[in-house]
Amino acid sequence: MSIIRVALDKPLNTLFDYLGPAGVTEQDIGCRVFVPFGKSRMTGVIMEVASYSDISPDKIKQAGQVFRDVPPLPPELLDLFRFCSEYYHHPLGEVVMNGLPIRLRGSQPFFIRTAPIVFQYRLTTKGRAVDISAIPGRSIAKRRLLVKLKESGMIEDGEAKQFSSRTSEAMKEFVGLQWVEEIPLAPPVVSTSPSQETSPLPVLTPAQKNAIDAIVPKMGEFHTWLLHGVTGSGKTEIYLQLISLLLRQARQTLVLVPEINLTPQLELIFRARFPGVRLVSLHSGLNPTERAEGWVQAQHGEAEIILGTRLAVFTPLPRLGMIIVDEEHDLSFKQQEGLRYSARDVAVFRAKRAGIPIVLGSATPSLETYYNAITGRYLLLRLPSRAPDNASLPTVQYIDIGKIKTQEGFSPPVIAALEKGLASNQQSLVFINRRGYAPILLCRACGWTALCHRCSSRLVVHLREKKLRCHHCGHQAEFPSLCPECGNQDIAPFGHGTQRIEAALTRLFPDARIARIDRDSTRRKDSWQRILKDIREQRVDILVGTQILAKGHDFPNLSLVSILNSDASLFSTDFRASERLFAQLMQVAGRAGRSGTPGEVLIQTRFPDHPLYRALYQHDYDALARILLEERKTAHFPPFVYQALLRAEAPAIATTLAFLAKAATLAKAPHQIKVFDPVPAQMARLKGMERAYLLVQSRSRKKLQEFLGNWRTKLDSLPSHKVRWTLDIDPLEF
DNA sequence: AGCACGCCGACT
DNA sequence: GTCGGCGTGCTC
Repeated sequence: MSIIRVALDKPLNTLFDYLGPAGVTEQDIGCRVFVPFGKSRMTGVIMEVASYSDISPDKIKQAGQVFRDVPPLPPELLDLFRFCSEYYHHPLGEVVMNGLPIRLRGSQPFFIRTAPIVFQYRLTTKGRAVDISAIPGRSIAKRRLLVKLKESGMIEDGEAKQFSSRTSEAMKEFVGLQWVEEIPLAPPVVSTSPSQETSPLPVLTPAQKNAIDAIVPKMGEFHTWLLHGVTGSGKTEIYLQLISLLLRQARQTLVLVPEINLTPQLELIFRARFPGVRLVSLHSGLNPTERAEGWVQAQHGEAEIILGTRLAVFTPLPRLGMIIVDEEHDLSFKQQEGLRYSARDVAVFRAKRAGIPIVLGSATPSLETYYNAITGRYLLLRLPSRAPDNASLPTVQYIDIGKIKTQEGFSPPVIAALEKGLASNQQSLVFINRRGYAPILLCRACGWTALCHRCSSRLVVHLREKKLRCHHCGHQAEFPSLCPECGNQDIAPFGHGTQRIEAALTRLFPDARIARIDRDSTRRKDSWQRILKDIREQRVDILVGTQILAKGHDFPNLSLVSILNSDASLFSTDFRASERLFAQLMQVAGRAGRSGTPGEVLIQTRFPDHPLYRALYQHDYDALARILLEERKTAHFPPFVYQALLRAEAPAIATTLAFLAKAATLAKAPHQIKVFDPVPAQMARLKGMERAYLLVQSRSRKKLQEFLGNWRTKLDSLPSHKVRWTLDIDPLEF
């Protein structure tokens, strides 16, 4: 009699032992299994098969059906899950189930829809024991179905459907009651022709050639490569050539991209370059079935290129030869709820275990990655100039809005540059990282501002809808006509958002074709693709938008980028704000002047001499990185220390802080560990919850991990009524 | 996380 | 007497 240990999607730090169904062997490790749990039933994954259990025999229940519809998760993937569970101090069951496509988490078996799925229905032992009188006499269809099943023991889908129009409904009910087993007949897998490359290869720049020459001899080994190259320096071409090499060796490549609508674009490039190659793209735009299909194709080794967002790092890949993380600095690689993993870091671990190279690409690497590269942990490859024709980098100019007056957010030089662009039929981009009409609704008499009652944030004015909206919780409020505080009528929007800038541009340039691009204008499906098409086909003169514009898209006819106001991030309390602002501005600036025409970047600021702006002026990431690293070193911030947060939230801040204070007393920290005092989170109130955290840091990752392990067991036993808490390892947001 | 059990207050 | 509040404990 064998015991199976099952991972279940429960916030409990343990596996659950069950009596394995007859015939369960070690071969079934990694298979999904349907088991009773408490009063309900659920699907889990068999992590171990054993001959004994420490649980008292009377407690152990019998496991249900083992799903063998898809191959079991390979041991490497189970190892990856175990690593994540340990490193992120998160229950293994949740990690495992989080890694599966939603379609495979349920109690239904799954097959690729290459052909219509044919089901067989077989009466179970339980079903055979059911007496016909258990079904009410009026349910004729059900009665007849049961009789038929008892006669033949098994019927096929088609046959059952002919039987009566109510059959499929009745059958579902029988399956639910476990009288009947639903057995899908696997359709044959369609195989495609072997892959081959056709398009002629572009000429490489010397830097591209150097990079490829460096990586290729080490393709069979684990190395973390940082490919540091400005926008347009040709990182994609390097990815393509490396992938092409792996295709010839019949190995798979996993390409991770940020969570934006960028996947289709890269997919097009890959498909154009490798026609006939089986590429699977795994992103949030897919429905559960499509996602599971792609996942299964990857697992079978049929897909050769797997292109996906952070979740794709958990795809089973039997012939994995390389991992690429594009735009590795992007925040969307870190999941900000539940299992707070960094897909980039998990990918590095995965590559290490698999003994394969991983390439991190960025124009503005995260300081963590950059530090690893300059200290030799990672191998650094630079792509200094722009490909293809060495197009010159855009010129950057600053407009000191402390000295020059602006009207409606625009300084005269920016207006002049926009005019020039219109006159010469060139496109311009106006960047303002704030959607809505105005960020503040202000009473000029008493200073009252509209606040969200569920979050510690201001309500943003959305003029078109005549609403006030909270950008953090989605709460909407009506536009007051009087100040609720003092009754004055003199309340007005203050500050600028994309809608207001769009309105101002319409007044300034009545004949210009203006497109606003932000989350509000691209919310509807396909609207972003439509706007992109308009831009490409020259039906837009001026683009106004938020950071959506900054990411990855080429606008061939864009020559001017204006950045209206980004000073706020210069003096943020968040120690990563400068790094992010620089990355963002580099990206936006990089939109200007591709393919031949030199671009122009105008930045309105009160601090033109700030080191960040000076580095941007010289396109010198390294200069700024050195300054920021120096600051981080003296202030004992990452990457010179490792951090973890104990995050807690409760309806009342006192509850939250009391919990954290209690947690702090449990932290008998060794001397290499520093435990800070509990502090309210930056967004102290969010969706009606009061949030705070406790920061723990150490210069030794190992020591920090040891400490966290001990601490967590103590935290688990702490009574935590009303308080929800989680550990956030390597936090990015505070 | 759910969900049941269980022990004290205000109601038909 | 009972309905129901949520504090505590368990889930293989």
